[in-house]
Amino acid sequence: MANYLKALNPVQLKAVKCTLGPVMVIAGAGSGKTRVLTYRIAHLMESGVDPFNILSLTFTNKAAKEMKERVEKLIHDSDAKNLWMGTFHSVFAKILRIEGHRLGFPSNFTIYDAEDSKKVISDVIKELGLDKEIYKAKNLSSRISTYKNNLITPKIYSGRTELQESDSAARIPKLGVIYSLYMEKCFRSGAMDFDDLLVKTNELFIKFPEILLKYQERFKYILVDEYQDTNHSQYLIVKALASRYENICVVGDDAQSIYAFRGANIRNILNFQKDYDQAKLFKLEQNYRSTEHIVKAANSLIKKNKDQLEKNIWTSNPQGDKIIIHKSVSDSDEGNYAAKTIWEKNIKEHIPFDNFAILYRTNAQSRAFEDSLRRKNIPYRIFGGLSFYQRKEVKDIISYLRLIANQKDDEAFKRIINLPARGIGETTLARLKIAANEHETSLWEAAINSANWGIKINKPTIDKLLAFCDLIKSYKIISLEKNAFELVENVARTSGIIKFLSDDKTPEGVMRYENVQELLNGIKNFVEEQEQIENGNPSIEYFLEDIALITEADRNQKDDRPKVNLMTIHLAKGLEFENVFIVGMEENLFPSMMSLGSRDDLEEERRLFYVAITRAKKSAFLTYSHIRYRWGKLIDCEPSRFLEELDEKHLNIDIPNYVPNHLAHEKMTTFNVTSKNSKTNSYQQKKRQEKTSIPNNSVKFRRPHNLKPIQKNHKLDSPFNQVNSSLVSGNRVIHDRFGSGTIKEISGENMDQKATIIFDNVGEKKLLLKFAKLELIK
DNA sequence: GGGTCTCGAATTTTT
DNA sequence: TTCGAGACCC
Repeated sequence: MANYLKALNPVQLKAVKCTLGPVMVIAGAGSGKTRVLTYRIAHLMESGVDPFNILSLTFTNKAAKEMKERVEKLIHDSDAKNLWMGTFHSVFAKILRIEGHRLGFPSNFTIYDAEDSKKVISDVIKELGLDKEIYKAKNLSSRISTYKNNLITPKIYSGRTELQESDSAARIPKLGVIYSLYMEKCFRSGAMDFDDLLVKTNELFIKFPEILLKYQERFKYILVDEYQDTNHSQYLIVKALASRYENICVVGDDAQSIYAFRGANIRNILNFQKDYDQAKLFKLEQNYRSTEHIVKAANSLIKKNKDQLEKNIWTSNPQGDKIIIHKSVSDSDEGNYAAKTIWEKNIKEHIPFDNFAILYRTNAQSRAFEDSLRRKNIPYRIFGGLSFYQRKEVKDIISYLRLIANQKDDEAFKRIINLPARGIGETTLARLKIAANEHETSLWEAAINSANWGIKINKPTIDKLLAFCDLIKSYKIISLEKNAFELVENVARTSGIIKFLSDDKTPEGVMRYENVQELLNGIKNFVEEQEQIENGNPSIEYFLEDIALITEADRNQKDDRPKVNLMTIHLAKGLEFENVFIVGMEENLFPSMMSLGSRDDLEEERRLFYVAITRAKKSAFLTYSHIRYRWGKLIDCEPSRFLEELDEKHLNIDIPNYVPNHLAHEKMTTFNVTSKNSKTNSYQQKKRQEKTSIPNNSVKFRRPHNLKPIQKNHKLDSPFNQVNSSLVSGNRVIHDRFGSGTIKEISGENMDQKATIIFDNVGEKKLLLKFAKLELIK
């Protein structure tokens, strides 16, 4: 047996050595899935398979890159460079660049991101004269995406009355028309959206069997990671490619399927054995990642799901600490709890900051944690949210590059035609659009021909349009001989866009300018990287492809300082951390309000929670809050049902005291605004203690649901309707952020009561009493 | 045609 | 609270 194979356990070894025929590996969380994949590839190569014939599809580019490096290390073979490894989208985008001309797409087609798609749809809605309040671009775009993922083209749609009826019932009977116009516009712009990369690949394989055969011969061995997250469209591509040799190995875990909302079909993994009746099944059930308490708690949760493959995840790791459940008063209190716990563990136990992760359901939750961490000077890194490449100023520059690469790219054209201002406004653009539609072509063509097509645009404006086109053409010429960085530097300098940005001296403007500088540096790095590798491609086209398909998880920040990791649970998939905070464990937040309607959705939320818990190696903290600031309003929260579903044996419930429901209001009030009139009670003291120490042994056990929420829809009962504190002007108060100060004036009533305070250090501030935690100094 | 201001909606997750 | 779209004024 080859030496490297000794590092595997018996099941892993079997899965690695079974190289011929269809194989499915069900890999529980932390069971060495990546290890099996990399060793399997290494083993294939050792057995004489040409890496050229291996295709490995992963979920993120980062996973692909890491896997490649690990394979190279295992077999010390630079041939590993010939492996095809990447996400579905990146691999098939590459193939479409080569073969797409058969479908009428240029090799330099643009990849539209979600924002571009939505804008195209908005345009279509406008052109059709439909009400955008009913036809919401976002809703339509996700519906169209669902159809695409199921390979329902506009043509198929027009033959499926049940789909049309369902859309009519949803008050959007024109969806079919919108869908087909949308496709047409993308086609005219030489653009594909994310879904098209898969749809068009399918189309290519169906229409051109000889092309399919070419790639079947090329990819004799296929591996698919995270198979539970594949959608129908991806499933068909894999099936088509594998149908000749059937050397297909899929790896996944049905319990970690969390992308159904994006079209992922859990049936793909559940039905694999039906698709391939010769399929061998291997189950990796030993968890090497987490402590026993964590593994067992996670098992107790996922048991509640109905639809799943049978498996028994176990570990021989130490028992470890119980999972801590913590209740906070408010979202900012929750932030403080996390920051404080992390800080203490760092100081007392010397646990580096990057061993911590704070995982949340929605991006909007990150704010409270950012604030708390910043206040404690704890370095953190935030993943997701608005990605770098989605920022306006960055996208503007990129739009120049896109238009240089593909002049038909209408979305890029619209973005930059008047940026910086060239005196080409809405009216001109609207006329160009009409002309482009009449001639069934792109805005660029319309602009080039603006003088000839009898468009109602006056001479000076036509000159401006032509000057713009000439500018882009001149860049195009530069791009043929220079690399991406030289080009973008030239563009930034001569287009006037840098001047436009640097003229803005507001803090936001400076930030924008810096982002553009960062983009330029990024392109420089890209070019240098490409020049170092054999067959590198430093062209602008390749750079654009690289960033179009980049995912949040892929952006690696070169920063040596250990930092706390903040991200959504979705982004955390595939990662692991010593200590994990799972925050916002509340009904309507996690599980999300949108998921309560159906059993399937709720099961997906439960799997999401399962993913979250199984990220933790050593300790997990689950927190929920009594009240939360959401949609600009304070709302009362109820602990998540998922907390009750965990086996209590593995929990350490850190809830200071049980507050009878009918007293809760009063206590909230006293906690929120402390004045000399408020009585100090035991609850308050408990809360104070909680703020200064972390209870390390279990407080008397209370199930979280004992803490009933403050009743909703009783506005008058809400403590925040009665901020009748006794504060008067002249009082000295302390604010936890601004320090001490003197009240100058109290204004407004009830909810809106405000205090104007002159703080000793930061000067005058006007604060809403319902938010400001003011403490009276006697 | 261009810039500024006000108002209203948004928050479930993302290749 | 924050962002974008549309109205309004120059």
